[in-house]
Amino acid sequence: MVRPPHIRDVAALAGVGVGTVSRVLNDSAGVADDTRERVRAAMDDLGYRPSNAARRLSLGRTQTLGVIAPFFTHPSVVERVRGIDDVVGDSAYDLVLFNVETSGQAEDALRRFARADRVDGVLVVSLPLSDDELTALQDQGIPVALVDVDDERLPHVSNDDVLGGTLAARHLLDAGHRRVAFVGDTVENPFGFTSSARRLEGFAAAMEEAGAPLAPECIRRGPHGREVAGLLARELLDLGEPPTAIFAASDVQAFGVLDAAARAGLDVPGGVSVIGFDDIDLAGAIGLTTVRQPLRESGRAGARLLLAALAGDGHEDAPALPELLVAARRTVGAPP
Amino acid sequence: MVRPPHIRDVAALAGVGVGTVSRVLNDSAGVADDTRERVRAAMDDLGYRPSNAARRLSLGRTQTLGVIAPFFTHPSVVERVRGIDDVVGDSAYDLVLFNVETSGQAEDALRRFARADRVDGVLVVSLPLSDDELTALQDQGIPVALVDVDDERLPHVSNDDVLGGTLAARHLLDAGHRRVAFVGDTVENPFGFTSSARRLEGFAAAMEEAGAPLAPECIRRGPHGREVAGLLARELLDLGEPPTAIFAASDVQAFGVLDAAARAGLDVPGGVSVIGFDDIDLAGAIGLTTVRQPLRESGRAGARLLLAALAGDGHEDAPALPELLVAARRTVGAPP
DNA sequence: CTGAAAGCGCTAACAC
DNA sequence: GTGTTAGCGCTTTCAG
Repeated sequence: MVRPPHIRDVAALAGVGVGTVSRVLNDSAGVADDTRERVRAAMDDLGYRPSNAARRLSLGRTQTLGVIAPFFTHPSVVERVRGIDDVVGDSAYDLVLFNVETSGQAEDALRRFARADRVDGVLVVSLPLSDDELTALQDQGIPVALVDVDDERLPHVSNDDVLGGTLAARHLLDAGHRRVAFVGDTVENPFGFTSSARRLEGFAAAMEEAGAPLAPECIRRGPHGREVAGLLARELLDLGEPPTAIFAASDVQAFGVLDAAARAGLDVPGGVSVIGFDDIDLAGAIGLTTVRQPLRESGRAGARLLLAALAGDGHEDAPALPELLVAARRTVGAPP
Repeated sequence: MVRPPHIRDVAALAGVGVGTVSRVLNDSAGVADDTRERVRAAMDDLGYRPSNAARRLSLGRTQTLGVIAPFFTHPSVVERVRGIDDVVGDSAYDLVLFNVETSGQAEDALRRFARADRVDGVLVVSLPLSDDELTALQDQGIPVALVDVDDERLPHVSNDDVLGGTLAARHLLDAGHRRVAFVGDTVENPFGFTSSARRLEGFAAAMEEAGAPLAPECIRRGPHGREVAGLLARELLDLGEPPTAIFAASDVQAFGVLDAAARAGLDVPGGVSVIGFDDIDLAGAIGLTTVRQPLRESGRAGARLLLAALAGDGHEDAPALPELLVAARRTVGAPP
């Protein structure tokens, strides 16, 4: 709890100037080996740790990266952030998190970054950006990378969600389903399309192509979450002609659908089939059939993209991710 | 991407000195109302945002709080952090996250905080601290609060895990079980007891008291995780005289146990009963019987504790949390 | 009530 | 090679 040693204390003890100490600190060339040693020794003696507040001010860099994402409602996002942490953890950057559950709050978070000396770069995960938000970011000139956001204007990594939807449709079709339904997220952002919307797109197109187009009443959307998805599924199940299979835009929503089925006294997959999307850890635990996407790897890729931008390595292309596939487990069977 | 306006630009435009602008910025008293207005107008005009790097240096405060926790392997921790975010989000502090999966890494994270100007305070979640780590923290004089860590030496909020274990035992006993088993975490830290250990303590004591002491071979521990728990459960199920019920120290581990039971062809609760701990969101989704603890609220409480310490509000006592109770669902039944 | 000036602790350009 | 010094942008005495 004593006053921490400063650079000039080190300089004094080592009998050099602060400039030299700074050079040692930053591994700059042009310091004699023995001087360097002497300075190092002095730092150790004093237990010296540079103040990064001062360093920030003087460098104009913060050594921290901001992550804007809906952490708490989306386990898949946690997994993506885990990937981000994998690569950022090895760098010199800290991660500051801004939790955001709606696009509106995202603007707020973006504003907190309004000043470039708050973070050196921003990672936006699973949040479609409005044009305003996007231009605001660009105006600030702060490097950004998007994860699970399909926006061509910025470096981004995203899956082919349309394909994912197609895969889900094919899997259901193969099992013999013709009347299927979709449970996904509300389209809350007119500017960017959510992954949920793209999954529906591929799903609907594939069903249509197979001559079994999705009925309008079989498309249900609501705020992301297990409970809501359960409610939506219940509506579906209560239909005069209920679907024989339901595609949920995320595993969390699939869990809600499963719950609704159980409450409705329907066996899965005997009474109704269910397929999810993401393949989060718990999906395997309960045998949910789902479209697997490389969550953690997407975070890694996004982080690398941002780090590359920060290092000025030119515009690195979005790296290829492992491809999507259906993890067939126990919740899809033949129609009743 | 233009150079952001500085305090002196504002001062110039408003026709005042930088000192006055600073005063307006900080809502300090002693500025004439009209001057204040004029300065405000100038700030708006310029779209001025103070540099917090500079502010930090000059204030000696960082306005950020560090959170050290095993985020990615423990959904329960995510929920606690959510509580932290609830209260910190409303304050002026940012949250910087340090993911840590083992006690060893915790020391590392702590070291990153070695200098007080990195964060103003630290929240440690679900990680027992060694004496070294603890004294290191104290030496730095940086305020700390612990969540789900039972260490009397620091402000902390924790549940009565011993009681939780007791509740689990009683629930199983009430259902008629006499030969029960435990699956929990490795004791990796000889200095602090993990919640897992305390849960076992209460569990074992209650069983013993009921005249049905836990057999040594019925206590299995391993690194936290679903997979490992599944393996441990498998061992249990393969015992000559397998337990009729298993208490998992966390829901994640309970999922592993459930999985192992399914693989062993055992019905739950027909073939074996399972009870977990935490009551994370997904527990309800799959009907897991578990000991519910107030996760999110514990995070909130911890954050409040830290904020109070930061505000110098003296030593606030750990707030009372909602009590533990068994959420009885579908995984506990009579012994086979 | 307000302006001027001295730091906060470090980096980097510039001399020696 | 190494010391000196001028900032980085703000806060906060200290005068006036």
